[in-house]
Amino acid sequence: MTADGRLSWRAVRDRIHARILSGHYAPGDRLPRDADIADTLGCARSTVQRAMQDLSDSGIVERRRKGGTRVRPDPVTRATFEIPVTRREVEAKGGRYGYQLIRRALEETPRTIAATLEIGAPERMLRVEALHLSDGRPFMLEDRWISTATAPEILDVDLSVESANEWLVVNRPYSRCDVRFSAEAAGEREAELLGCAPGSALFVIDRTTWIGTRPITTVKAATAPGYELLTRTPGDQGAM
Amino acid sequence: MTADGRLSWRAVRDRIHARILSGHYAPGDRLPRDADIADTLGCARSTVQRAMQDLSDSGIVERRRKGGTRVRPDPVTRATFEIPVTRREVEAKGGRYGYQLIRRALEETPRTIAATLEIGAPERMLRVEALHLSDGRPFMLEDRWISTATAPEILDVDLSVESANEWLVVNRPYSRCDVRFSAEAAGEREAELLGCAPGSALFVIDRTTWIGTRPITTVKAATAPGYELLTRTPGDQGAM
DNA sequence: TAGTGGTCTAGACCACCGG
DNA sequence: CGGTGGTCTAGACCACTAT
Repeated sequence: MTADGRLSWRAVRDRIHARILSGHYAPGDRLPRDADIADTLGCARSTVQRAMQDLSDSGIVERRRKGGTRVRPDPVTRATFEIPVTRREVEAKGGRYGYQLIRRALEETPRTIAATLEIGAPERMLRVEALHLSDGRPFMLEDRWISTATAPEILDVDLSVESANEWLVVNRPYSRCDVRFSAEAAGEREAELLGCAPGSALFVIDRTTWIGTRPITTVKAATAPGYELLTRTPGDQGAM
Repeated sequence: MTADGRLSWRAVRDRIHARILSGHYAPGDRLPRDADIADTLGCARSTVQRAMQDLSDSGIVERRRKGGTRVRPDPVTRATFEIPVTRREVEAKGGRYGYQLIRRALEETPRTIAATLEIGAPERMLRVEALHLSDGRPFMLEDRWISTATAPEILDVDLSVESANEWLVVNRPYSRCDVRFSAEAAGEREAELLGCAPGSALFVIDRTTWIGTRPITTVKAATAPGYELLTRTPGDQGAM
């Protein structure tokens, strides 16, 4: 509710949501038209529209022109995660950030990497391996390929000082990003670098970014044992 | 653009985004007021507002009353994942779904579970262990606690036929959901049930749901080796 | 306190798609 | 083709917060 007696779109949303939760509208049911809901509640149609859009974004209802609005018959859990720059992530967890360059080389991408980056043929790119530390202990090991065609300046960056992660995030904003989570057993090399036993279960984040259709970078980040990723809740302004 | 010469909010968004990508507006920079952008582009302020809201939701800009709109100085990757009902997930991957109840018992929750569910004291709840199968092979092992106070009807459900996962999703929509991803080594028991070697790296999804402040269920789902979770992209209507 | 984003309204027209 | 959601506009007022 706003200060006067008008309904806010959040109030409308909550009201409709409550009716769904209570079973008044069951999965698969069709809801009244926006205009009718607006009339019933005594607010503008655009207010209902906003509320509905939020419910739709949350995966609670499905909306189709002419088909109307239906309670989603097959609910899904929709969760949003935030992956900050690694330095910030370490600091946010109360650690002192450290960084260590392990390897830097120009190499031809394997076919798998070329496919991931959606380029037709393998290409010579900058490959960077680096370790992020928290309080001096290994936190995350990244194995990265950077397109020197898309980001040639990276060749002049002293990656022993500034991480590619940080440089790219500031200097090569992306327009598209694919993320993949998985679990993987630590290999010999990873185990040694991450300071854990070989075979330890590692949480792995694969990320690939593009600017337009041009690939920027793809990185496999293996986190030290114990890493967790939580849904973003604080503030939650993003519920919209 | 709409059919006539008017700018759509997406067009406005892309235009502003392009200026950020090109470095015209750098991280930390303040953008013009919505009203000025509207004047410049020749559209209504609310159109700019919509565009800005999308950029804000995507974590690209930050907006504050009086403070104006700024390019987020510290970009984050924001990724949304969808976790469907397990049966649907198996089927979507082209598998034949199977299900097997392993254990069903009334037990007192350990303190950790009580804390997760945000209830003050341990409580007697229904504990269910079950295995989801894909083409007859183990796909996901779930260990679940269900509040019999919030969902007493679950006691009458034949969980050897219908999975708690499915029943709850249809009969107990939630108003809040916490999700946590992690990697974990398979224990003896898990390994046997999932048909993998002990110590295998498993992708684990912890989920807890509430209706209002009342806990519904908390579940730890350990997936068979090889499981991956991808950002939801298709259609992408949810970019908003 | 003044400036900026946030929201509501009322009305119009468009785009999509189910019957 | 007709019904429904999607979007744009123009204007008003509110809410937050930087200065």
